[in-house]
Amino acid sequence: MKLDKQFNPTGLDDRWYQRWMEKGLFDSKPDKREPFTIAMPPPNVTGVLHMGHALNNTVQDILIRRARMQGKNACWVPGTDHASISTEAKVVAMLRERGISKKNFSRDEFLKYAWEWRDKYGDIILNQIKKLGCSCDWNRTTFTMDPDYYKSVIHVFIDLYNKGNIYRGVKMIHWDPSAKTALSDEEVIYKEVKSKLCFIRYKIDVESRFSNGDSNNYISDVKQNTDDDDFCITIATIRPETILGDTAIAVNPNDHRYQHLTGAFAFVPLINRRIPIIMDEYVTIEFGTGALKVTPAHDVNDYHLGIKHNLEIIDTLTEDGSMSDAAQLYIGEDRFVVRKKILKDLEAQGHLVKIEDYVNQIGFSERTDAAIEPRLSMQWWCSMSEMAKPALKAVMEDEIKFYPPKFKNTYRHWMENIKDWCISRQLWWGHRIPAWYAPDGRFAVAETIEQALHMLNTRESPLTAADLKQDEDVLDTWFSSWLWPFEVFKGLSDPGNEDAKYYYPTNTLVTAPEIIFFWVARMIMCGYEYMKEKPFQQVYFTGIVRDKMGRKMSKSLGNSPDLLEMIDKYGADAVRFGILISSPAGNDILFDEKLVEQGRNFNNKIWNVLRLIKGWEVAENINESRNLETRHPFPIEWFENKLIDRVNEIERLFQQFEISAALKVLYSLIWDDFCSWYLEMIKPDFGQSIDDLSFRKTCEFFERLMQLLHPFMPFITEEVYQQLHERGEEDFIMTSKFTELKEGDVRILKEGEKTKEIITAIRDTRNRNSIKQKQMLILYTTGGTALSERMKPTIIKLAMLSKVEEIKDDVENSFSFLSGADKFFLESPGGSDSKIEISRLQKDLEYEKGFLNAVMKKLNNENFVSKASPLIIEKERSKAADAQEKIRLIEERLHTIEQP
RNA sequence: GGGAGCUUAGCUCAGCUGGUUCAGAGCAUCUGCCUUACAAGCAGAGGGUCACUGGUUCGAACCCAGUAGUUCCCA
Repeated sequence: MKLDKQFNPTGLDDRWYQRWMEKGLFDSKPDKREPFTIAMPPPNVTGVLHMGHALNNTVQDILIRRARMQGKNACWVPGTDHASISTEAKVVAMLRERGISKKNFSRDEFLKYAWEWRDKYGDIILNQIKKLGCSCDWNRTTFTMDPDYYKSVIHVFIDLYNKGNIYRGVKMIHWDPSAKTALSDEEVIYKEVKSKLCFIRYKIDVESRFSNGDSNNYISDVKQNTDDDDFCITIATIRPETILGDTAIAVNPNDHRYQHLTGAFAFVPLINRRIPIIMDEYVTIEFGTGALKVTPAHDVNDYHLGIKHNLEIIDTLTEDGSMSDAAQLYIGEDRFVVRKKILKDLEAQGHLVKIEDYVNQIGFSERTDAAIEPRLSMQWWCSMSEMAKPALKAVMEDEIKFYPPKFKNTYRHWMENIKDWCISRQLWWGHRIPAWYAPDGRFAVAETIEQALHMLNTRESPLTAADLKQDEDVLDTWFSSWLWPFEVFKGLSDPGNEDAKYYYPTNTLVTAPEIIFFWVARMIMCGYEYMKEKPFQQVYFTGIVRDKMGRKMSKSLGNSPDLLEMIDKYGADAVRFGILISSPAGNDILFDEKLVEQGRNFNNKIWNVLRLIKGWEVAENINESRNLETRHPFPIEWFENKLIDRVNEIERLFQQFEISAALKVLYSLIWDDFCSWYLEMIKPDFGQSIDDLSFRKTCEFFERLMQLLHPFMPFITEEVYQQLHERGEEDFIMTSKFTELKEGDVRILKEGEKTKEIITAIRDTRNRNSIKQKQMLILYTTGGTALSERMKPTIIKLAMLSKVEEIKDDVENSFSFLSGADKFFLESPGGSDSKIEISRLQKDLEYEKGFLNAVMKKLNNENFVSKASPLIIEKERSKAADAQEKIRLIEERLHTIEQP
């Protein structure tokens, strides 16, 4: 079959993926082999493939494929999470498009639509992951709302409740007015926003001050220290609409400006509510006017002040962020509209002093991007401090290893200051909280309504099931995903089953540092709590994917390239290459489509090796004398050792999770060492056939290289593997095993480097002197050099020499060069220009002298000789000797040329 | 406000336990090649005060302190 000159990935990816699937090569069952397990971080069921997924899953696939080829039982479990907030938002949007409002539905009806949505769109992301070539065991695909999984989540909730770790309480939470639900601390993203700092004047209740005595000086004090004769106090706020919920003004007791106001009262503008002026050191004297309005219902700090000073709490907002009845004014209008309106009204009534520009941080919902409202509400909480202890220890003591380790710090900091976790969400899509309420307000947490009834039913207040109402809320999605590493094997729903025993703990978690708290920390806690064992051995944190301008790739910026389009255009292998080559461990990756092009070019290079090898005619008659040789020809022996050396390096890099660096090594091994050097060394001349040994060895090397590359670029390597030889039905590179390599020989590697150096020097000499690369020349060398007999044929071939000749004296009319301390002369066909050579030699001489000088300085330094290690001193001595020899040779040469 | 990191070639980054395997790679640039595997290619070359200032040391890109710039995390 004739192969195209250029590699074309079209159709190839799907064809091999199909074959692998048909043969069940991704599947894993427990057996006697060592397991290697990864639980895929489940993407949102609403998700579409973006660069983050691509990076993450490519890394996992590399680890899995490599483990499989190392003979381990590789198992990669895929799946999706139900993503409460975003899925519910999508379903609501879908219904709205059909002209239906969520309000018109019962919970059950809504859930029916939600499941419909998930069945229709839920697999999109998984199918996209398949396009990348990921070798997951798809039979094990798990969803966080699968029946067993659901059961386990509920079980964990009940168990933690019974242990006293879960409780119900009113606290200030982050409220998403768009999704109308509570959020955890981790789901809030703080952004810098340009705001207006408004200075607003509150009237002081003069009467109240009189009643507190000390009245003589009061009025004059007020006149001196407040804004005007109306006895006012001015506060600064960026949220003027919340003044309707003010229940105090606070000032710092150390603030001399306000000390006279101890015990006084003020009136909230527009509604004239009378509120106390309180003293608290919390207030920053320097900020604004030093007077702070206190709105306990709408600010966390104010809330705490409110508790401390026993203030009234007036909630002026509704769940959708509009003004409530309690606000008295603007009822039903959105808070941002009111912010503008109230300023006008305040101004009209003379309360507005001034407005300044101000930049501050505001929280936004991670899912809906709505501005978060701090809100007091009754929620379910999970107390974390106890569970955090073993989880912290495990990471600090490297029971679970973090790569890169710098994330240990971040982790420790969070774990040591861990706060209780708000786990309830005011949504329908998710795991419904298993709490039942009796009409009298008592409640029970139980698996079923029957159990709850049993717990609540008493002689004093007899109840039936119809009297009980289940909690309307569902659990935070992360409350289900923290079970992921064991529950994908039904470790909790079917305790002690074969899979869980065999695969748990999993080996490696590959994830983004952004979710170290959301997910990684919680999985570790949950693993120890329920499996009494860590969930994974190592965590590898990938970088954040950025565009080439350094901006984080995001949907809102629209700077994420269309991956599927790119896979279509360049092939999955090239995309995988492009993503990986630019992602050093733990650092951010700056993605550029150019890198995918580089990957495509690499594919093409490999493809052309295949074309070259397949185009060779192999000499039938094996040279008998070769069998007697104990050593193979130089190129073969050199590359064999190069391969061993590089494989060891790749192994070392993998152990450090330096996957990108490993790919670079492999790229260079294939392109530079194998293609540019080795193949050129053994390539037969045009029209000639290749000897049998070289052919066999070359095929063997190529196959090994393809094996090494397979985890990174699965498709082209499988294609090449299959084309290189006839293969059996069950023979795939994917399931082939890496073969053990014997000890390497360092000496031959040095000879290889020497060979390259001499060849490059000759090519460079030709270039500099405008001699065609193809013109055959003689190379002269003085005897006793490092140039061994075995290297000669290779040098003659690649440097286009007619022969290498040993000489004693310098050669007239030639170009000389040094390689190490060896002197070479290249025949000059048109005579040589001694001026050019002299100036070059003088430059070299200068450099060598400077170098020798630096070394001698060290050696003449008594401190160096007495304090440095003998090994270092010995090294310096040999450097000096080396340089001296070079200087001698150069001077000798100069002497020869300069003589007329 | 608290914490962590980063700053090395035009760009993106390596550089381990301080010493010539120490200043490196890829891309980009320049020069010469359409040489029957590959122009998505081949052969070569140039390019850096290792952010700045001090300190430790016989010796610093590397260790320490400070300064500047920058990014991320937390509140």
